Order: sequence, then C-alpha cells, then structure tokens
Amino acid sequence: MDSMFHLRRDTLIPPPKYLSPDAAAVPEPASRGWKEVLSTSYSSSTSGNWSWDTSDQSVPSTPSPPLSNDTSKSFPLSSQGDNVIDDVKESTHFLFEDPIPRKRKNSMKVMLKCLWKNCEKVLSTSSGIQRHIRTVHLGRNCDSDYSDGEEDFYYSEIEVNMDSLSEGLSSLTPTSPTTTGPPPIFPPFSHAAFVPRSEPAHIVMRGPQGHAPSLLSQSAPSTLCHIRTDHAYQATAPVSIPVCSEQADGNEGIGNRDGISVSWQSPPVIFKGLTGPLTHIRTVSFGEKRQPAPHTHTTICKTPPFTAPLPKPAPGTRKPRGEAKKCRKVYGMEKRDMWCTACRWKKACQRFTD
DNA sequence: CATGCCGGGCA
DNA sequence: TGCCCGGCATG
Repeated sequence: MDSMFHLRRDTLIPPPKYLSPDAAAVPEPASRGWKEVLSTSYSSSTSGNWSWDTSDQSVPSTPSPPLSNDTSKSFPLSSQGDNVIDDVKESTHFLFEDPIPRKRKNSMKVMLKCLWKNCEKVLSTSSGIQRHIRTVHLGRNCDSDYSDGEEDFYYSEIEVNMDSLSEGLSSLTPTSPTTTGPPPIFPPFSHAAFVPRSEPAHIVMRGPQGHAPSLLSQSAPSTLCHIRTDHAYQATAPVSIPVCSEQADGNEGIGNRDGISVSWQSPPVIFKGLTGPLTHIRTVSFGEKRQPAPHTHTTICKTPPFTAPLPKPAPGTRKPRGEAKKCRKVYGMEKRDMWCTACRWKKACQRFTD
C-alpha cells in the first residue's frame, strides 16, 4: 500500500472512485452510477488494509456520493468556521497515513493560499479564501451568494507547522472568523503549488525580519515547511490531463453539487512515488469556467500551469482485446501460412483489425 | 486454457 | 527490416 490509497474522506477530494487502484488504471465512464462506483471501490478497499465505513455518513439515504455530502457541508460559500479546517486536518492525516504519527493537532495549521497570479493571500478558512477570490479576483459582490457554478476558487491548502512558525512569526496570526488580519507569512511561492509531484518541495519560511532564507536547504528544519501538491483540477472526465483544453465545460463534474464541482484530472497514480510524512498543499478549484490567472492573451488554459507528465501506462496495461477473430482463430494453427504476417509474428493482426 | 500481442532478441 | 518467440493480459 502506498499513499495513493489514502486520499479519502477529504472534503476537497474526489469521490473514492478516483482513488481506488482500479480507477487509477482504468478510468470509468462518467455515466457510471454512484452506487456502482461505490460498491466497486469499496470492495477494492476492503481487500486492502483500509476501509471506509459508510455508516458514519450523516445523510446515508441520498444517492449522492459521500463527497457531495461533505462538500455541501464544508463549502457553503459563507460563514464557515474552523471546523472545516479541523475536518481537513483530520482527513489529511487519514489520507497520508504517516508511518510516524505527526503531532498534528496542535502544531499543524492548515492555511489556504490564493493561487491567483500575484496574489499571496493566505487565509485559514475555505470560506474566507473563497470570499477573497470571489470579491477580489472574480469581482463579485461579497454579500451576494450568487453562484452560477462557474467560479473557480483556486487556492492551495498549506499545512504550516505553527510551532516552527511561532518561533519567528509569533506576531502573525491566521485569519479566522474570530481573528483578523491575514498573515502575510508566505513568500511568493505560487509556483510551489506546481512543483513536480514526485518530490516534495521544501519551502523555507522567511522570518519577519526578512532574513535570507536558506532556500532548498534542509539545514533549517525549524522553519521548514513541506508542501505537497494534491492538485485538484476541475474537469468532468476523470481521465487524462489535458492541460490546455476546453473540454471541461459541463456541469456534471464529479462531485458537482450546488454549483460546486470538485474533480480531478490527475489520476491518483501520481501519488505512488510519494513517501514520508509530508504536509501538503492542495490546489483546489471550484467551478468550471475560469482560470485563475491567464498567462497570455493567446494561451487558453483551463487548468493551472501545472504540467504533470502524462502517466506512462502501467506496465502490463493493454488495450482490451478486440472482438474480431484474428488469423489464428480463423485459419487455425494448421493453416498458419495463411495468417497475416503480423499474426505470424505474434504482432497485432493486420488483417482483421478491430 | 486459448488467444492476442507487446517487448525484445537475433540475423 | 524481417522474423521469431517469451511472456503476459484477457476472456
């Protein structure tokens, strides 16, 4: 087992279908029913050493996937307290199943960092960051709860070791419904959200006095903040990573509910290489229509400028066998000389193609 | 187990 | 490049 199985029960993550090993290898049609999806993914889950007891779902009677329930609870676009953060904390802890239990409860703080270009806004609540994005970047009235489901809330979860930060950043406090003043604690590392997944980025926090950070160095562990990109793209299809495309314009995105859709374009197989107790950044986008920061006038990218390498098909994954009978079957072994050359060479049949 | 064919070796 | 085959996935 590895970390790819641990992205579960998160309020921001896709439904389990994308997290099961099966889903990683064989994307399922979007039209597939949730019941079916859940049953399959759960059956696969029980084959491993983890499981998800659905009995704790507060609204078990709805046909919606668990994500939808969680999403609807966790992302009202206004007035959401720190319980969201706690939920995320708990889930992320569950997600990555650290071999060494981290002292997360007290020292780790999940911050949400705006990913719009040239915006370093960091807030502690999803509602806050969404309000920020809506008002500042989307030009929406903050009082308006208008949501057409076309909003993109690109932000990243950042887990910050508050113990470490408090040593040098004691004057900074995160924003919460009870506290004010967003902490400008992060250097501009918007691109950090798009670091290659295979390796954790080490971001060294700059202290309040602006001491030169020892970038990319392990020598300053007290101010070290691991980040990790659980990059949640918006998309309707759970497969492939079309970095620049216009395909995601439907509203039937996975996890779509109440105008909020959360789904991933990135197959969860990307987490295979990740090991160790990383805290993480998760980039989140809600909605379908906008991009966080248009780069040029000519490039229309619906997704953040993260170019994950296309996951090489796992060794052994082949396309399904064709229906057509091939030379071997048609002519039989005794008439092998009648086979097409490809069949004779045990290659893909050229005569009876599919 | 039969079939299809990928990946790779060899001349 | 042509030929062949080990080995694996699929049904």
